[in-house]
Amino acid sequence: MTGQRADARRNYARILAVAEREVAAHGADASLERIARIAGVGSATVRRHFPGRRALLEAVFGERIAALGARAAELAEAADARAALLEWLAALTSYAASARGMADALVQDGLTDPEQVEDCSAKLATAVEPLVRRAAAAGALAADVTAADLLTLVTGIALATEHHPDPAAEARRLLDLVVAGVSPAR
Amino acid sequence: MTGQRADARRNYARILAVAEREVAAHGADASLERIARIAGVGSATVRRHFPGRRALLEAVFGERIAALGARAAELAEAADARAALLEWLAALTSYAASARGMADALVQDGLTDPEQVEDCSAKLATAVEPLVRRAAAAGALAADVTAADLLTLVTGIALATEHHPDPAAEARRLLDLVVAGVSPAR
DNA sequence: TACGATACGGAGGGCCCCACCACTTAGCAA
DNA sequence: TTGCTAAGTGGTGGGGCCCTCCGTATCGTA
Repeated sequence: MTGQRADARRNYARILAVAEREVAAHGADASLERIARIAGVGSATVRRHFPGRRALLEAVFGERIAALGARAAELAEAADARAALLEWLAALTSYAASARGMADALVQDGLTDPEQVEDCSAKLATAVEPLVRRAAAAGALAADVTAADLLTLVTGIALATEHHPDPAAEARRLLDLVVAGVSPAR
Repeated sequence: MTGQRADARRNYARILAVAEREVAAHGADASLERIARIAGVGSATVRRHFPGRRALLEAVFGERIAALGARAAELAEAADARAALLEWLAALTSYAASARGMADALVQDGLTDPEQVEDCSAKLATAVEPLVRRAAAAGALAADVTAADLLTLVTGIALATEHHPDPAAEARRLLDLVVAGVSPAR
């Protein structure tokens, strides 16, 4: 990062700022060309800084992912392990459902090789992992439920509710269903 | 349908056959142009028969959706209301997870106006509706769970598992989780 | 057989992604 | 301050896709 030239850093920042707006407006398949146009740079410059759409999405959502990671770290010390996990899941759901394109970003990088540490879903998985373990240890979670399972479920909910009139509300509703279990027998 | 010219019907059938293969191979965003090329017709002909990608997907998945509807009708008379519903959900999940593009087709037509009877998800919703009602009446389902909720969940699962190594297995696993509820307390 | 309606498909415009390449400029060293 | 050089830039062209228009071929019928 520091090794970059000043203009490169400036362009990076500008492109990223525009990309955030565009992705918010048009979802994961925002036009890279359009982003370049708005940012006032050539399209080649965009793809130099972000080779491929994935890279751009990861950059766009990077901060928020980091914030979710921090939240997880906080919650790892909460008294109630189950409540902590559920709160984090709710936070993730809320964000994934409202931030257009994030769910796509998550689902797309499922393929990437495990080396890819920049991977969004890998970061999130690492973040929840402790919460999941603690909840499982406390007997508040079925033993065979993994962090990846939970992320996949939340991602799926976000994807499926994306076209609803009020995605966030609907996603929240479904998350509650999933958590409570469909069956009323408890 | 009968009012169509013979060549029109022939082309329709050819296009649909090619479309099935292409969608299976490339998912919901298969190239319409490519389909036209393979079918040996002009691209305009494809969009004459199927105005928009949605229409084509609905045609592609129409038969299968009908089959699921029939299965629902059978299960509506099963002895165990809860088991019947779960079995149908499993069937839907299995198909949605293995048939590339179907989940997209379902999620996309959430927007369409209620008039649109050709709507895939509407058809499925109508099909499960009785199963859901019966299960709810038997106390085997939380009262506020709707047919649409269940469809959305299954769709989400299918979407989120699409890029996994074994989508069908993973989807099935997640469906079980959802059904059982994440929490072990029962 | 001849005619009218119906269906066809090619051409062209717009947008997009991607790769290449000649030019500019920032930053360093003399 | 002045040059030098590598890093960075953006324009351009190729390929694809989606979509619309419109002249033409074909079907079904009188």
